[in-house]
Amino acid sequence: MYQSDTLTLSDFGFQLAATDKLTNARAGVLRTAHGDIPTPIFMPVGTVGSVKAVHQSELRNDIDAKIILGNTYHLYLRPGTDLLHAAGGLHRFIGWERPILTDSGGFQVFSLADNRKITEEGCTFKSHIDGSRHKFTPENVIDIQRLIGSDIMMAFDECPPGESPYPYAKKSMELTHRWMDRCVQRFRETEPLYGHQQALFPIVQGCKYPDLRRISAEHAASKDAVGYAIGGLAVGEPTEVMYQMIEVVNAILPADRPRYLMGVGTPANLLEAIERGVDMFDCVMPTRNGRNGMLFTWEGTVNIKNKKWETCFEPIDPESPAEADRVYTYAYLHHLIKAEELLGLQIASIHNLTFYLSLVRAARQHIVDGDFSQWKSAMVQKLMRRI
RNA sequence: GGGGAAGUCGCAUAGUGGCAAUUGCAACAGACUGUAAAUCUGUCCUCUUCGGAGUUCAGUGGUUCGAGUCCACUCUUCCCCA
Repeated sequence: MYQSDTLTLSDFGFQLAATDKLTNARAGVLRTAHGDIPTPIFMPVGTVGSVKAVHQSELRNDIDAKIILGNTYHLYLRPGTDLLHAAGGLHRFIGWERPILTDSGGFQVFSLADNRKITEEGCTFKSHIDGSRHKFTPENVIDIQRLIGSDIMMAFDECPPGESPYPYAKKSMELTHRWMDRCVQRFRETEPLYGHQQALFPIVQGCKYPDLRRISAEHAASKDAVGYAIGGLAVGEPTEVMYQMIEVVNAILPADRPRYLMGVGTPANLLEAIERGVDMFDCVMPTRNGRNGMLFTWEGTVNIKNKKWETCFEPIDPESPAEADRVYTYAYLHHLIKAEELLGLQIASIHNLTFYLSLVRAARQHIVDGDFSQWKSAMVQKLMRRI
């Protein structure tokens, strides 16, 4: 099923369909056992087995998500690996037959920093649910992801804060590399449980320091993986620094493998990163901000709670592939969100995810058509506006 | 007709001599990037150069250095008995 000296797998493949002439943008297709993923792609986040407020049917039909995320830490705590195993894996448990990527819990090392302790062995978390202690190691994080059955598993990493001083950033990166090695080792020692291959993506760290990023990208690239992730960005450092780090890392990561920028970002972030050769993205922003009343549109961002939308009887997006966008108006969504009606959370989430998927689809088309650069420049200006 | 209770910044509340005045809701803004988030933050009497300044607690008058708080009367609302 796999060779001993590589992480590449027969069920997986990445084909570049087009490369932009003026920039590093690429259009490709990532093949997995659960279906092909056109890139650039945005992956909706479904932490605990649900993209919050969105039905699987809407993800499939309206949003047309090609792959979604789950989270190792959260799924391990609830519903737990025994149940997921009994259910036949996460795909069957949640009724989603397209690809799934699971984050390893590395981000929780960052976001739950007050409730965890890092050692060489791994990271011990105090559960945010019941206070119980759980140790995550590179080995059991692979084991858990085997039980989840995700198509793409992520290596266990430490995601340090964006403004970490150099000595800590270096120490943290080196730990992440040792953990990466152990993840690869465990990956090779274990088999998938549900009849489909699972890829393992290493994660590049190194904070805002170019020399560390280079070292980390080289360490990751040496693993000959199906794909690579860039982690530890959009965690407090300036946006321009994030773009610089993407450039540094992508100059080293192999061009014939997909590159996944973890946790990013705003629509403008996506286009800037695509221009720099990133292929995959995930972010809670479309769903979380949607639930909090923020809409992303082709003309800029909207705070639907603002009084100015009270009497705007225009459809949210008459051209959208999502029925909710064509049928419901700004005024109605304003009312629903103000009234705390659950339908409002659904419409806002569907809208934002549909927009994100439409945005990356448009980016891909412009790469294929050969006019990505000029399209991107005009779009970024519009996307950063507030309306 | 008799007896009782109460009127505080949109609504509801706290406040029993040092108060521009508690809290909740509403309203109006802002934040959110590998989800402990249907969450969090700010403003919310008027003006302001953000240091302050000026007017407030149904009304009028009074006691007091000082009154939302105490006294008198007026107005209004609610409850009970006829």
